[in-house]
Amino acid sequence: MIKTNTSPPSDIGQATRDRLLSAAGQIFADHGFQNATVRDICSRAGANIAAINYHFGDKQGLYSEVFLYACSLAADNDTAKADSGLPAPERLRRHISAFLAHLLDEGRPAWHSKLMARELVEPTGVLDDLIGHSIRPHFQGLIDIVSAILGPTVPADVVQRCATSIVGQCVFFHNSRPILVRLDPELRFGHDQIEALAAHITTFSLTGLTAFMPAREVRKSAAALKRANHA
Amino acid sequence: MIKTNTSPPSDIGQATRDRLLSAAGQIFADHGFQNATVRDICSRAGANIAAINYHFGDKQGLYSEVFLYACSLAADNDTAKADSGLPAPERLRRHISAFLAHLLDEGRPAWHSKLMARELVEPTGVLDDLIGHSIRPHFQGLIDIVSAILGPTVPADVVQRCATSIVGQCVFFHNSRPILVRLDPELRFGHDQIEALAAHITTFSLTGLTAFMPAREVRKSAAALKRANHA
Amino acid sequence: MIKTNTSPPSDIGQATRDRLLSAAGQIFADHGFQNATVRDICSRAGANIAAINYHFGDKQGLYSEVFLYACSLAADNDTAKADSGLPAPERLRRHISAFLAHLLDEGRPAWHSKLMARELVEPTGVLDDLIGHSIRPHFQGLIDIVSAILGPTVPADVVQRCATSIVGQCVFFHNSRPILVRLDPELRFGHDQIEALAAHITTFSLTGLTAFMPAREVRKSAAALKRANHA
Amino acid sequence: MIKTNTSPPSDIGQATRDRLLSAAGQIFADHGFQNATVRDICSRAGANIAAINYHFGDKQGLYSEVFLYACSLAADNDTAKADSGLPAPERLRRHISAFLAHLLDEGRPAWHSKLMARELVEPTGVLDDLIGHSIRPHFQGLIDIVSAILGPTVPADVVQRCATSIVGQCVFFHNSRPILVRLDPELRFGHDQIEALAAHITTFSLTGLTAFMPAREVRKSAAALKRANHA
DNA sequence: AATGAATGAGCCTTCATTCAT
DNA sequence: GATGAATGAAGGCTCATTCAT
Repeated sequence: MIKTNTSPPSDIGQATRDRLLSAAGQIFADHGFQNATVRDICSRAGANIAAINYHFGDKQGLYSEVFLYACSLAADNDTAKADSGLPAPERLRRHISAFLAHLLDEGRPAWHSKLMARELVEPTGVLDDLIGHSIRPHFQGLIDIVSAILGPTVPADVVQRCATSIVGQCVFFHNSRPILVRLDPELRFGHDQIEALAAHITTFSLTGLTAFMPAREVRKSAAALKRANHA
Repeated sequence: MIKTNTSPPSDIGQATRDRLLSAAGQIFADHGFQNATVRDICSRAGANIAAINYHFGDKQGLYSEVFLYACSLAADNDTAKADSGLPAPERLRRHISAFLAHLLDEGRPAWHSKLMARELVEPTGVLDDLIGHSIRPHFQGLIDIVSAILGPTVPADVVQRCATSIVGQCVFFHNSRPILVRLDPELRFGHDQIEALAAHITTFSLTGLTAFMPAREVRKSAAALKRANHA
Repeated sequence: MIKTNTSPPSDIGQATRDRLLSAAGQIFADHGFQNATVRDICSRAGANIAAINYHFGDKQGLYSEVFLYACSLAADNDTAKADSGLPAPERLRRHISAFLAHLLDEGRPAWHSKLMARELVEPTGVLDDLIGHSIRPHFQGLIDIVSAILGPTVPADVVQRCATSIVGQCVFFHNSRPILVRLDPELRFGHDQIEALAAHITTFSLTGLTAFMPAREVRKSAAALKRANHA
Repeated sequence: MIKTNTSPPSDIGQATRDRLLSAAGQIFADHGFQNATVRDICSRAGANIAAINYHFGDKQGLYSEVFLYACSLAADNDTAKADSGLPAPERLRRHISAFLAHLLDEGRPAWHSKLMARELVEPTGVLDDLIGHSIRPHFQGLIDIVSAILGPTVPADVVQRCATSIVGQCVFFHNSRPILVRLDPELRFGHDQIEALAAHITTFSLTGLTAFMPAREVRKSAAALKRANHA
């Protein structure tokens, strides 16, 4: 941002801008890009109908800004991954737990992830930004962990597939939530359920990974797994 | 007149109807329900703008019919589940392979699965039909297999979570395909790649399942896993 | 009608034609010309969608036929005016009673008069036919009666105005029925109420007419009025 | 800027709004609610097709506003009913005269009454508003007058019927105008004709009312009638 | 800087009508 | 003689956008 904070009138402009971003986030997440109307967004934000065009050029400009804003929020959470000193299985457990919490935690403004899910189905062009900013580093982090677990002799494509298996288990609860809640109406994603889920996925995955390890690594992993289960 | 007397009066109406269904499938899949226009659908189907109203009542009626049509096609593939005599791990392998093929096979009209992905993000109400008709039985089939593998002493909720882990790995490639192809532009889903993927998921999962087995079952499973890997 | 009754196929055509006329009468009366749809009419008549164009050329042709059919029915009821031998006040009473019954009697297919009311507001061109066929003779009949009551010395324009006053009272209940039932929800137009109404209008009008009589006629009329009230 | 500061921001919006109301009044009156097209109305008002949606929500909203606007104009005329000090027969004369003028005066925008006539045949729901706002008070005013003329001993239902007879005479010229002008092409409703008509109806009705009076009131009325005729 | 009235393209839908059968 | 699938014009309405203020 270049402009100084000397100008009071731009402050209220900024306030309107922020309210628009927040309102747009929720409405885009709930209704999708096309279905969302600028009127709804403006009225929820308490702004004039022309405010969007004024601040963001057009509807698409607002959407891009909202999306990048969501990604920046998401990225902030991932900065707390400085647990590089821990053993790999524990790092995997934390990674899964944090990822699930990010995807499912009902306590957070839900529209971040809904927005992303929509973008997958109906790409508007900002997806590439997202991948570079957030997804690729996140996925690479998981690959590093898996690689550490499997050991250096396992080929890269096997590592990648295993990482995919792990991500898949996590993302599934997010992507297929509408189906899952219909299959099991009792299903909730509170903090405790997310933790239990993370424990399950961790156990399942650490065990699954042993199928791709050299024999020497298996023994180390079995010990780690026992420790994890006792925690 | 060339056509046979199978259904003389409705054959020509049926032809237009079918063209509309096919065109609508592609366009709904590409643009979503709201974004798709009946004009596009009709013009691609070579039909008049009013044909949709005549044959399906309205746009929503057309969509429902298209969606159920896609589901019925999907259901046909599941009829080949008469392998109840096989050992459970082999049944799991076949289940995963068939499911992946169903989700990813590029040889098939691609809009079936895109349509479903959209429905997850933006349910239009036909999702419930789909769940009852197709998803629930399919998921139950997987639960039966997993239960057979884990043995009768494992509680139902553990079985269900394990089944979820397996489904999640499969569905991920489907739901997140736009991201995956961006992460790895080389990625293709031809027949061979699907088979390799199925083998990976089967191995990963059979091994992961052992974490939840009573000790006695683990040995049986290890033997089965070896056999599977040699096949 | 020119065609003979030798052709069975035209008999069923005639049946369809009649069902169409009857269905159209009700639907045109209920919804008006524009609002009525040929689909509704055909489906109520159990006929094909193209039957109207086949039998009547187009929608307007059907309407004209329906309207004339209604008028011919209405005209039939007026044929019972062969009470020319009675004293004028009694003829007035019968005229009013018959007119009210024609307009209001709920026992009859209601659409005759509704159709006519619509034609007043939204003339489709058949109104002129109706006026010549039915209204003008009917009104002339009333003028003759009023003239007989007032005596030969009263000028024609006074006679006409008095006739108008009488017709106005009767027609009001027909034209303004939607308002009247809202003002007085108890209002019904069964046979007894119509008779009471006719008696009131007759008394009110016979008395009102005396204001326009030469003195000599007033006395005659007063006597007649007494007789009528005792009946 | 010339306009005063009475309502600067909405004045130009108000102008378009008023043009729409005026254009809609004429077109609704000429073609009915269904037949009238918003495109016609907008083009006659020199407004955009979306202006109706913007100002009135939808076509029905515009219609309601037009209708109530017409009624409010009508209601203004009724404010001149502060003649409560006059003798009842004179009040009746004024009531009839004002009512006829309201219904027939060609000097006024003609669509008020046409609109109302349409509403009777094809109620759109705003009729109830009209009845409460305008018709019921107006009719009650007439009932009060008639009751004052007939005296306190005459039962309410007789009073109501007599009032109906009077209203019916007036309304007839309004409702049946299309027929009346065809029966008598010379017919005009200028100011003088309306006055003559009012005089006729007043005389006819005051005389007719005597039929329902106790003898004592008749004499009073006869005197009043003479005075009225000499005026 | 910010407003809100006004725009016009485009949406889904309805309708009377036609034509090959 | 009668059908019903198909037509195309036109309807009301929604929407993002613009522009004078």
